[in-house]
Parts: sequence; structure tokens; C-alpha cells
Amino acid sequence: MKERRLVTAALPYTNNVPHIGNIVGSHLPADIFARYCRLKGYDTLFIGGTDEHGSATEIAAQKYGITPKQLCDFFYKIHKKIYKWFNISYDNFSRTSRKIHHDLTKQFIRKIYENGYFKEEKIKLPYCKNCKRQLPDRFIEGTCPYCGYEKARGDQCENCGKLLDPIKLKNPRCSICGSKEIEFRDEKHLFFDLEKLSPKIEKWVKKQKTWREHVKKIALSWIKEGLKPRCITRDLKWGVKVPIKGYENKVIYCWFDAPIGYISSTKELGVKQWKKYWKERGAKIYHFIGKDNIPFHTIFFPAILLAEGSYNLPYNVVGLQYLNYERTKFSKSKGIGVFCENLPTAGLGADYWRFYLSFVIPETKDTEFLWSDFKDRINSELVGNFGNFINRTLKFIWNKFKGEIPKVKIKDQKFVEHVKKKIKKIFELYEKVELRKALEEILKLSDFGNKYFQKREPWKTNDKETIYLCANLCKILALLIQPFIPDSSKKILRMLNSNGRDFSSIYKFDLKGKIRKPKILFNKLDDKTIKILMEKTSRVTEYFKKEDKIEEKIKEVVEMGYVTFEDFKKFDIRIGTIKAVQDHPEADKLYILLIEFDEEPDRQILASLKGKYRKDELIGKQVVVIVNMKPMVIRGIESNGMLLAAVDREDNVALLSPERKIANNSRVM
RNA sequence: GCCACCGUAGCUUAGCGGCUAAAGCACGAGUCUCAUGAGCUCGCGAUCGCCGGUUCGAAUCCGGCCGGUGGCACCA
Repeated sequence: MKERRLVTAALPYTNNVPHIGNIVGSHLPADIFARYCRLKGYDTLFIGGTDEHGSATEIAAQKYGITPKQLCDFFYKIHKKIYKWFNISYDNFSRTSRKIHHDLTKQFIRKIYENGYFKEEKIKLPYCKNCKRQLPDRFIEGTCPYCGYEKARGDQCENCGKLLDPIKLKNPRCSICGSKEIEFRDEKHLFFDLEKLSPKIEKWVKKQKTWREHVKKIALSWIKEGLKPRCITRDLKWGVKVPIKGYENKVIYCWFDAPIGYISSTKELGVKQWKKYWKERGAKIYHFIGKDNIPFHTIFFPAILLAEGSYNLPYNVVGLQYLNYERTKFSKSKGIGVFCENLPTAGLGADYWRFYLSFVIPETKDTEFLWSDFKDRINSELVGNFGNFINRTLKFIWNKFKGEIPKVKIKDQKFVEHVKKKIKKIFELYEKVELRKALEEILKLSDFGNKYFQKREPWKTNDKETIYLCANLCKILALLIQPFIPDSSKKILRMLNSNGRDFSSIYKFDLKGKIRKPKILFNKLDDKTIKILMEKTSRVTEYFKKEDKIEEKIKEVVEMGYVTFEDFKKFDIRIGTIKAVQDHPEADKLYILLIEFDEEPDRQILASLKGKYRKDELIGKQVVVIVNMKPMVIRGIESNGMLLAAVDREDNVALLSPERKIANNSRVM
């Protein structure tokens, strides 16, 4: 029976347009591997979909003033279109917001609940009677039970550094309004008992032979640190409703339901078949994911599957690193990077991109996207080496043999053996998911073809055998490279009139008959083309603007509650000049600023500006400060005020500064 | 500050205890003409981040340091 293989790519969030880093870090390698598996004759399914739940999506939707559903509907289409353009051959591309996924997740929850892997824990959550709201741990303060420090926060004491349970605080106060009317109310939540599953997971992880080293290391280090029960319910509306009595108002935390999306996407394909890929003995599951996702796929998702009890665990978790762009990171707002949105209209076929990106799949470490490298690789490898070998062979047949592949008896067995050995090696690399090396070997094989052609000089001898062998090598190369550049591969096979559809007869040198008129497969790239590509692909449309709809804007204000002038007057906002800047000894992101306001001694204020501004950029600058902010101790150092700055979605920071010089201590109103 | 991973020719990478450290690109020289000035041949080019240790032997193992990246912490 044919081996079954299920291949998955990471489920992208639907709050953004993907860039090529997202493609190369999961969808493309998964697709290459899935295509290989199909050609090799495995019973293969390649599935994906969008992960639509979670607060990231909710917050993004809120920002744009639309519902999460609207946002997801919109980006789902964009994502799907982009993957289609890239020829990512998903058998199904689903969404976690679909009913089938919600139903399946609920089944999981019920089953795991029955199996006893959920703990129901009442956590006492602080409630401020004055604010009439539940207080997150960090918004309650009191006296530390360990060191007696009076301003300890609910989650951690700044003075002794101990992690705290808010209920143990003495004299608790609300740090929002200062009220002492705090009540601890019982709130039931479901916890997934990872601690109980830990030995099983550890045994399973240690047993894995096919995983890459760093993947295993990351998994084991998580286990070593100790797996703790994890809360899986949240007080939100957007998500899968918890199907258990007493939790009707809660939804499943997104990390729990997202990976189940792989299963629901499979299920969506066909009711009868899907179980074979997930439950049958010997069926293999391959996950292709970015490095940030490794713990989820090596620990949490397997734990979910173990707790449910009837599923296979992943066979291989292929953890990819990141792709950098011209030695920096991708940044949408700065227009740094290659974004997929305009790729289809940028003028270059998907195979060019697939070819280059395959060279820089971050299989073992972070890799670089460089335009100069892009150009060089396309011109020398794709055009000069691979394309040239195909083209010179086909043109030779067309011009010198009237398009008929000559019939010969093969004498040069050394050629045949060498090619067969290479094919075998390439298959081994594919099996190990060493895709970059597989591509390298394929290119070495076409290089071998070029050298052979050169050495035998058929243009002088008209040697039929050379042409016969090279024509067959063209067919073999086209098949071998098909997972990487599927469109071009099919074009070559069509030109050869080959009926080879898969790898079943790849070892046979049996290509004969007439070929079609050869056409150039790839064109060289020049600097002008690169420049145009660069410009087109660095742009991203801002699909939603916060100010788009006045109604939504008003609604937002209403939801937040209007502020009155009286409220505003509570803020004492002043202008000051930065006199000195030094590093906070205990915190990586903080500066300690000394700010001069004429009427008082310089104020010490902490600000999270490290990495955003250099020290010398700050000194002498006039800034806007809320001076009556309640003093706060962070990691042992007091901050007396709050610096105002603007922050965008990409985490860029701009300090607010008066637009012309004005006396220190001027009031802002 | 803690933890993990990475640091190899100008560039992109391979090797991860043992022959003179490998490949492609770039560069230089030569050469062919079937092929998109593509191809082929030869050459140039690395004290393998730094310091120390283990070993008969280290790019490879161990310790420390430096640099990069990510995670955690923190971000009034």
C-alpha cells in the first residue's frame, strides 16, 4: 500500500499581507516537499488555512473600526490569491472561523475533558468595586508578603523580585483609582494539564530521529524548564465557544484551537478520507513552520493530540529560521522588503521567485534576501546553467535533426550510471527535507550535462548518442526540478512531448520521437528590471485606515466613553528639556532621563526608548511630559512622570516635541 | 539580566573529531560556437569571531569573551 503523508504549512494570521519571508519560511518549502511526495507516488495531502482567532486579529480589527469577521474575510481572500499565484499546491486552504473547525474543536474539548486532562480551576481575580472592573494582576498593588515593600505589584515585587500571587498581597489597592475596595471574586477557568502529560511528551520527543537538531533542542529545553498547566479559556467573544457547562460566555484560547485547524482543513476535503491521514498506522505528518512556532508543534499540539487519544503525532516538525532583507528586517511601514501583494503584477513569473527563494530557504539558520544575489542566481544558475542546457539540447534537435530525437543504442553506460546515482542522491535529500541541497544537486546535474555536451562536441561530430542522452537528461531534470519550478518543468516536458507525469519511470532512458518547437524558458535580469521590481514590491496598500468611517469613529469614542474637560484638567502636562540620559542597569529597554523643568529640581523619568533613540539624540531635546503621573518604581528605580511619544503598528517610536522652542515648564493645554 | 541558536573565502552557503577546509557566485586569464556573450578549461581567493583547555589530532568537543538573532523579563 502507498505510504500516506500529510503536509502542512503554518496557518497565517489574517491581519496582514504576507511578505516573502512568510512564503519562504513555510508555504514554499511545504509545497516543494508536498509536490515531491506526490511525484514520488505517496498518497499525499497538503493542507493549510488561516488562523483567524486570537487577540491580534481582534485588536487589528478594532483599530480599523471593523469586526474581526470582516477583517478576516478580507485578508483570507488576499492570502488565498497570493498562495495561488505562487503555485502553492494546497489540496485545501481552510479557515479556523468555519463551522467545521468550531465543531471539531468542541469535540476535542469534550473528549479531553472526559479524558481528564483539563483542570477546572477557580482563580480568584481581583475586582475593584470603585472602578467596577476586574483588575489584571499588574493593576493591583499592596505590601509584599516577603519583603514588606509597600508598593509591590500583583504579579511581581519590584523590590525583592519575587513572583507574587495577588491574593497574598497585604493591604491590596487598585492601582488605577487607588481604592482599597478590592474583592477577590472566584472565576472559573479551564486549564490544560501539561504537567500530567509532560513525561509522555518527553519520551516521545527524545524518540524522534528525523527532526532537525535545533528543533529537538528547543522542545527539550521547554520540557526541562517544566511544563505548567496552561489556561485555555478567555473572556472574549471572537473564537470557539467553550462547550462545557459553566463556560458558556468564554471562548477557547487561540493557541489551543489553531493547530486543530490542520485537522479541520483535512476534514473539510472529504468525510471518509480524512481520518486515514491522521489516525492510520504508518501515516506520516509533516509540519512546516517558523522557529517561533516550534514549541507549539513539538509540545502543545502533540499534547493536545495525546490528551485526545486517537490521533497520530507529527512525524517531522520542520522548523525554519527567518529570512532577513538586505541585512535588516522586513518593515511594512518603512517599505523595506518584498511584499507579496504586488508580486503578481510586478512582471516576473512565480518560478523565478520560487527558484531564488529555494536557494535561501532558512533551513539551518537565518538567511538573507539580497537583490544582487537574486539577479546573480537567476542569471548564472537558472538561465546560464539550467535553462541553457535545456535550450541548447532542444534547439540542436530542432535545427540539426528536424525535431526528431535520434534513435541510438546506448554505449556510454558511465553517463547513465552517473545520472542514476545522482537521481538516487536527490531523492534521499528530498526525503530528509534538505531541499536546498536537493536543488543544488539538481543544478550540478545540469552542469554535468553542459560539460558533457561541451566535451562531446556534437556540433562537429553530429553524434547522435550525445543528443539522445542529453535529451533524456532534459526529461529527467525537468521531473526532478518540478517541485521547485512546476510551471517551467511542465513546459519542458511539453516541448519534449514526454508523457512523464511522475517519478515512476525516471530511471529509464526511453525518450524518443518528435519534439515541439523549443522556446526560451527564462530571461536574464538586468539592473533596470531589478529596480522596477524593487519599487513595486516594496509597497503595501493600507487597506484600512482608522479614520475611514466616521460612524465607526464615533462608535469607538462612545465605547471608550467621552472625556470631559474636567477629566483633561487632571493631567498636568508640561514641557521640559532632557539634560542627561543613562542606561537603566536592570532593564534592556529603559533609559533613565533627567528632565529640566525650571521651577523644580530635574526630574528623573524612565522611558522605554533604548533602541529607538540614541542618547545623544535625546540630550537637549524639549519633550512633553505628564508631570503628575503617580511615581512608579521599575526594577528598583523611580520614575516621576511620563514622556509622551507616538507609537505605530510596527513599533516605531516618535517623541512628541514642541514645534518651536518654548520656556521649560510651559503647560500643555 | 537569564536562556537558546548562529559567527567558515569579497558574497551566499557546505562540512560539525582525522587525507593539502568544500561548492556556487563574483573576479582574472584562456578557449569553443549547438545555445539567451550562454558554455568549457585553468587560476585567484579562508591563520574556519577571539582567548584558553581536552586530544596523537579541533572549524568540529569543553569553558570564557565579543558580535548577531530569537525567546523570557521589562517596556510610566
